[in-house]
Amino acid sequence: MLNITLPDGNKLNFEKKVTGFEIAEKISKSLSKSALLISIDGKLKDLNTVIDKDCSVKIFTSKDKEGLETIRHDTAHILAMAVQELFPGTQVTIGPVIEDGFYYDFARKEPFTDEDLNKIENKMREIVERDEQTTREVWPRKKAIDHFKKIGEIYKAEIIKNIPEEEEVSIYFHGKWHDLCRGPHLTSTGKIGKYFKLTKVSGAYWRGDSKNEMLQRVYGTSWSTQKELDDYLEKIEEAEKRDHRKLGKLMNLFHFREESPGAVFWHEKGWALFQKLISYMRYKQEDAGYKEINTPEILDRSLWEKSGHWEKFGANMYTSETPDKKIFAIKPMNCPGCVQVFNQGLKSYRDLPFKMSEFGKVHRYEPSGALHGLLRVRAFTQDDAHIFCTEDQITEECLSVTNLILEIYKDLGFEDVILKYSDRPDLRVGEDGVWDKSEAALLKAIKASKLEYSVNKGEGAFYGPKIEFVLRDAIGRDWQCGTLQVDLNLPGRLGASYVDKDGSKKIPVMLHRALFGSLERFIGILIENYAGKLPFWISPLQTMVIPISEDFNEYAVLIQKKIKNSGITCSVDLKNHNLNYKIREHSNAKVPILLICGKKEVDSNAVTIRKLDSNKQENMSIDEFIKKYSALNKAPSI
RNA sequence: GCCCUGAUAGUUUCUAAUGGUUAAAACAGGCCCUUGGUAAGGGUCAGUUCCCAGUUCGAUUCUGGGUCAGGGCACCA
Repeated sequence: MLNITLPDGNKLNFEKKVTGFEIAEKISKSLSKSALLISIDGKLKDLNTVIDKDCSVKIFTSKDKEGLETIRHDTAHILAMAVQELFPGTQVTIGPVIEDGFYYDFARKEPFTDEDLNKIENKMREIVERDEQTTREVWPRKKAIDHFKKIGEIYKAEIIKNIPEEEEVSIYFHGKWHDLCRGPHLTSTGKIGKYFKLTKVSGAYWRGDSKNEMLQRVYGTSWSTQKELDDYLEKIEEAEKRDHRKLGKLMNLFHFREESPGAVFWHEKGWALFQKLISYMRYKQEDAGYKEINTPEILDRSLWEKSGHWEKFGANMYTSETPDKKIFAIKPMNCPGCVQVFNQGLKSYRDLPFKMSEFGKVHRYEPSGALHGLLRVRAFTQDDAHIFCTEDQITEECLSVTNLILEIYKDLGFEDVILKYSDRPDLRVGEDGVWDKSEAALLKAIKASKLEYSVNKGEGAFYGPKIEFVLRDAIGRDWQCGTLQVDLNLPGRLGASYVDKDGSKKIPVMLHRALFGSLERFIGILIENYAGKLPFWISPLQTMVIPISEDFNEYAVLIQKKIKNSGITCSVDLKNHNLNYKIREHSNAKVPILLICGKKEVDSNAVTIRKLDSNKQENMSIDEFIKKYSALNKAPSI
């Protein structure tokens, strides 16, 4: 007699043994049709696993996360199967499930073309149609290695060698085709349904290491219904529409060019946005007790050698040679310069915490393939700051930095923020006792912030642990922005000190922090988050006056002057076009407020307001408009 | 840096075309006429086919190299 416990606590009895499928059948006919997987005492298994012991089970369908992931995993297998049917001699490697889909890496000399992708997808549909049965076998390790070597699957053999001894080596068969896999899998190829699509091909390194050979990766997506697939494809399209590179061009904010790859040419409007963010930050930082400084962009090589950058960061640094053969480096970070400012004059413990901010433009020679619009550039402006404090002050200072970061993110419309905490790396400086202290202090601050956080073991900076602030945008994408690092190394290396209560000289702790991280990147994120429709207060061009015909140009200019004087940015469109045209043009350029004026408005000394994305009109006097919108012309928290 | 794909007016071009006189269209832009609520209409003006070699009588077109861009990988703010 077999006792099977269901998630709701009910028990089913079977004679001696039973499969997951039979359990589903007993529960209901519809469940037997939609069942994909089973968990036995919490472990996911194939639905046709034979159960011969009392246990508790749960049956999963495509509505469960586990079910959908297995569909994707099976789709990846079928992809590999299709590729090997079409292109014999191609080796399979790994094919995991990823967010929204899956990929499979292949080793093959000839590249896959887009046409091949179509062929492969058709073959996959054929395999689904064939509805081949899935079976699982456990092989002795040696047999598996020998087998895969024999059939020329070198990569698979290598994977098996790396499977821990205590784990089973399981082989899954879909019909005759087979693959090494941990499972679980669906009972047949027909179960994955038809809601999948191959999306792209690209290169990828074997085992993710750039020293290894390059494989060909085929990406795909797979869902349990047509609607889910359509929604996903729509989401991709939406993301493309929001692409800041496209919108940047459309809104005339900036451009890039060959002569300086990865460096932004800011146009008038883009630069206005940039400056608005800076003046907002200045206000917030001043309020939080920071003193703004500025340090040279080019510093002698010797300083970088002292700080350790020359050795640790040299591969990313631009250097320059003067006519008399001196070597200077263009700063990739602001910290060494900032320490020089701290070092001026004698500092007392009473001066701590000493907070200096700097909008420092840094240059880093990034690998060419890393460049991506504003999100990854070679020259960028950090909203950097360095806080010199005592060890006892670390937690409190970290907490105040975290609060400041959350406040400014909130002002800019990002409320969904997660933290990533990275602790000591293998390669590090400083004593373990000090690391214990700084990690504990940083962790204490994170916990006090009550934010969700994940841990990246060993990913800290060589001088100290760090937190990274990741924000989630309007369409669910994550972006890493701010960072906070505890540094117990650089101040000593660069000779920083303060006089303590007892008269002795001590080395201060230095906290590095950036709020947006990079102004350039943050602007890219802002554009994508708002699809270009920036909130009024941060919008680079807030209002546009449009006269209905030339007769009202004079009045339009008058209005523009008044509005500009009130501190709201305002432009006037006197071009030779009709009203329709101008409304459309400026709506496309995402100007939040259009002000229309014609005879009616001139007579009543008023304007007609049209807000972006609304065709409602509102009429008010100029003074009323200025009063109302001046109040909106600042960050929510100010 | 690595793999793949690509580069033609300001933009787009699976809406061009081509080993051969003035390289095309649409939209955008300038000027003029016209002007009433998300691209009215008309007239008119404007372009070194990314760079460097090579093949050729002749290259935007073919070949090689480079640069840059796009999608990934790796790296990362």
